[in-house]
Amino acid sequence: MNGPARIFRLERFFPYLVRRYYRATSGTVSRIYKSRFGLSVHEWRTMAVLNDYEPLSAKEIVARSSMDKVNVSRAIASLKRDGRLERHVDPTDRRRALLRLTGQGKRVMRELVPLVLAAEQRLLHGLSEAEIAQLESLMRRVEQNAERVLADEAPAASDTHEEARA
Amino acid sequence: MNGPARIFRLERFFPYLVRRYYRATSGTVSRIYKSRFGLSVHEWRTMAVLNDYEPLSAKEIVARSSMDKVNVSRAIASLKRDGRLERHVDPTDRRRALLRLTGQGKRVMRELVPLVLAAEQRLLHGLSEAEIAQLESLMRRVEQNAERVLADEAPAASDTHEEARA
DNA sequence: AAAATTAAGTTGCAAATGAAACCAAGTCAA
DNA sequence: TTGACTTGGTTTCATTTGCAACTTAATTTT
Repeated sequence: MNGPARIFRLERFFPYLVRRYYRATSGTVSRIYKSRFGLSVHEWRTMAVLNDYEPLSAKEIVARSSMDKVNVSRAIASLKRDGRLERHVDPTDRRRALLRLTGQGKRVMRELVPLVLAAEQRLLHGLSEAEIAQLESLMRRVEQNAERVLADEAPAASDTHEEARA
Repeated sequence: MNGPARIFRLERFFPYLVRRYYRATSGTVSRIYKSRFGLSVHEWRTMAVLNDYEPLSAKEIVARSSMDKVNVSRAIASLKRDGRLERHVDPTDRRRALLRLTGQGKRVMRELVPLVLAAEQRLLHGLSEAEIAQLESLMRRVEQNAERVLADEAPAASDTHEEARA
């Protein structure tokens, strides 16, 4: 952490530490769904959300996954093309799509879920339950600070919008 | 955290929490150097490293910033084009470039550093020194787990390589 | 001394992504 | 009833990024 002298050093800069942490952790998971099923991160997250709740609209997927609607739209299109997701127009509002996984999509998730859970376990290996709870709690507080900062300086900014920088 | 029943829920999946955390925190910093100077994250990090040590080779920048060499190469090219960095061939090894910030590059950093440090402070607002130390420590441990996992399964993988998935 | 290999960095190409514009459908005010 | 506005989602275009191949230079092996 940069001290009161406020000397800047990249290797002590908190957002940089977060980025390295994120890069390392995400790599352990993304390689699984990418190598096994050629899934992008947005496709994986879309399927993960639909695995829990169905049917959902694209907007609901956006809300439950913190992804940008453009990325959700593209993920839906490619998952549909690959036969992993089916799409029906909502008769009560024909702008809206009702989305659910196909049988094939569900089989993919049945195979992937144990693998990604095992990867998660390896990430957290050696940490006690208390430490994990502490880490998640501290991350949440920082995230809330960040959202407050982003909201203060850009009133129109959607909080589901994604950025990939630090 | 997913419990012993191993039910998968995206909103409880640790890599997903890390990704949201990362997105939020990085957004608060990247907008600063992007809006002020049109800098990409790779350009910013390249400048940040050169601000501390100079001259450096591209390879040394790669090592000190955890960026991929292709991205460093591109950042160097565009910073040079914008007059913020200068590049000299190392006479002892003409494959190698010796890189340093120009006067203009240093002025950019003089303006940016207080701003990004202030952003960092806002991210960590409300956390005690002990909590920040605890958060960084726990992040480091998880990152080490991740690197171990990545190293076990891909012996040829470079640990400086970047990925942006979860 | 010459060939093979390794190193430092760059470039090409395809895919992914971000920003903005667009379209069809639904709602609301006049 | 009609026009204006909002909503849900898609598409376009430009930029960024990842992967692999390439180039030049240095070192190592034969």
